[in-house]
Amino acid sequence: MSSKITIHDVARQSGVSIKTVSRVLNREPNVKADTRDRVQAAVAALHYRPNISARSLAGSKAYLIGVFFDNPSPGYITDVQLGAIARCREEGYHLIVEPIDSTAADLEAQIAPMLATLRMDGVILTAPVCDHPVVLAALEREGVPYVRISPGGELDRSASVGMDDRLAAYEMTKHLIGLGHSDIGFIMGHPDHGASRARHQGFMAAMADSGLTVRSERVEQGYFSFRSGFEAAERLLGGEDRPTAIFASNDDMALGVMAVANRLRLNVPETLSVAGFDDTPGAKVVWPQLTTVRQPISAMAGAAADMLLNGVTWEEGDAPPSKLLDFELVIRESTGPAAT
Amino acid sequence: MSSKITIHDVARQSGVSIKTVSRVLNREPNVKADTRDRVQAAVAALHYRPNISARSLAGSKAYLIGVFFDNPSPGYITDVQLGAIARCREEGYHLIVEPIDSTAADLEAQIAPMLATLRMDGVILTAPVCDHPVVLAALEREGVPYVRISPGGELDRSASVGMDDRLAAYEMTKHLIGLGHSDIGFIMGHPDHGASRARHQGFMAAMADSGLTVRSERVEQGYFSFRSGFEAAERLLGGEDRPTAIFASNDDMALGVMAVANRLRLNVPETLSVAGFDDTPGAKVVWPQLTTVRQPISAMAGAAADMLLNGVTWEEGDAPPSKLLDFELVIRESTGPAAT
DNA sequence: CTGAAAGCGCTTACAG
DNA sequence: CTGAAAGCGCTTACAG
Repeated sequence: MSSKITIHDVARQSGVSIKTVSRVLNREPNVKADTRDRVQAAVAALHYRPNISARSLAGSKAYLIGVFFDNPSPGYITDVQLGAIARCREEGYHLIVEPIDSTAADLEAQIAPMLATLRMDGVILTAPVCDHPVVLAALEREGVPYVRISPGGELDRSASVGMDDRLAAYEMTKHLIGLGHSDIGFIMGHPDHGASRARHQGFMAAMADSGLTVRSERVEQGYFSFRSGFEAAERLLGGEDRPTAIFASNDDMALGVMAVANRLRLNVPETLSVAGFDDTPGAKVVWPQLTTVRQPISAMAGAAADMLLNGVTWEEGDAPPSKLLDFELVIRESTGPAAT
Repeated sequence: MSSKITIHDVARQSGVSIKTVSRVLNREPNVKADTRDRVQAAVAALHYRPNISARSLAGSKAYLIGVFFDNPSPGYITDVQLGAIARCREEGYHLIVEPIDSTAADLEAQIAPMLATLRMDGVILTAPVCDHPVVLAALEREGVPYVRISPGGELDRSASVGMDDRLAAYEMTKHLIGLGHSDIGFIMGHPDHGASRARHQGFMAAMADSGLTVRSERVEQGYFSFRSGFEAAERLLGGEDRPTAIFASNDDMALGVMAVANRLRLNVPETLSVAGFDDTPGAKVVWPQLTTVRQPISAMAGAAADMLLNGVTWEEGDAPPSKLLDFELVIRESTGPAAT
């Protein structure tokens, strides 16, 4: 055990009061340069680090940011965490991760106590938790600021960060159409994720704008999992009458499509083009590599943390701050000219 | 903002002192059943939750467990987190995640301040951070207990959790030999990960025990990444003289092997058998699905958290507690009889 | 079985 | 520009 150095040790060593040490630590103004230097020298010499518990008990900050998630893909979770932490570290904040079972009956009883004990400075919410009314209500009741990543609705309820999912899906669909595809299958995402609807809309709009009709049997419901993509693809590709391209609402499902294509000996992209969404690590692992949309996940999480650290506030009646980041189409080998 | 309920409110409501409330909260003995009930009723009625900062400042626990990691696969990180959190929640602890750049020159300066401010009750270490001397030294100097998952050495230095990587690799190799393979390629894992050596040893031992020799050009260095597996496979499969099976030290690299096989039009498993290690989500995503070793990652992390929560201590001179969990061979479609 | 006092290590509000 | 006092909400050590 290292003997614990406190603010009193620093004060003694530098010949000032603990209040002045506190001022230097918190970069408050009105400290003589000379005094500041002496205190900083003592801090360095003693390897002093303020105790986070004492700070948060006495003050108004906890130096803790939370991330709530429910079961999205590991790659997504990890990217969110890395993006948020990078920003938090610059300000001396730490990240608490809380997996949430959003289907639990006693969700309220799970969240509220945790919020009350921890008293975090802010929470970052990912889908589908970011659209869960019970979670949002609990956060608001406890007065914990939160920022949502890619929320599905109620944009005026909180600050948020996202990307234009609709436009990205629109452009990917246009890419396929540009390759000569006119009969394109679409696999929708999980209905609880707001992005699913936006991506579906983008697909439909691009088709309509190109004068193409979408037969209802070309659109399948998926759930963002490999398995759901696999099953949807079996339905889309099972018969003789099949599309020349499939656009899946995320990479995991697109990988399921590739697996079915392999099974049925349909060459990708010669016989079937496949496009995904997210650019997860898996997209580069399949052969041929997947054409997809790169979502700036880390950057979105970093922006969310940024809002929280700077205090997200907005005027009554104004719209809450909302940041839209750029996406990028990543054209790889899984999409090609339509077979004639 | 909800008005904050404190221990004083509970004491007043139930007609006892705050000390007695504290006793009930901490499940200390020597409280009359009737008193306990009254206090618990007040806690429930007021929705009281103890403030974690006050608790940790006054007491000896922080109610915080840390997880340190450096850049392993997202699936691995997520499994570790979920396993640790499940156990922590039962005891009212929370998880702080800290990505560590173990190649950073100022590692010491990154870790030490964090340990001093946070004063966590324990830290879970994953490879390669679990074998980094600077990290271990910092932890020991700050007096923070830690448990390592699958450490590569110095087993007498701390408590640890793991599985028998050597035996698992041995059994997988025996599986291949049992299918008639005698010319087997092996791709080693990242040299900084302790498990890499154990897996390599298991492979070599199984070959030797079966009277098979391993030509040096059949063993390639990998780094646990898809790319390193891809490149190693290009070397192993590039010429006319190639092995009939490849055993990669993890799934990501095995996926790289599959991609090369696809490129070279080598059918798996008819022409080439491929085996991996870890059973990551990706193992079920490729076609054919990957034969691999299931590593109980969540369970290992849960066991590590368990040790920390119960206080890992051991007698001077004794070996620290060490727990070995069971693995499982998962035989899927990527391995088959050797071509004759 | 229960409680009054002290104190954990900081920040806040105030005074000068 | 600086400091003395009070207090954040708990647990510890002690007394009865």
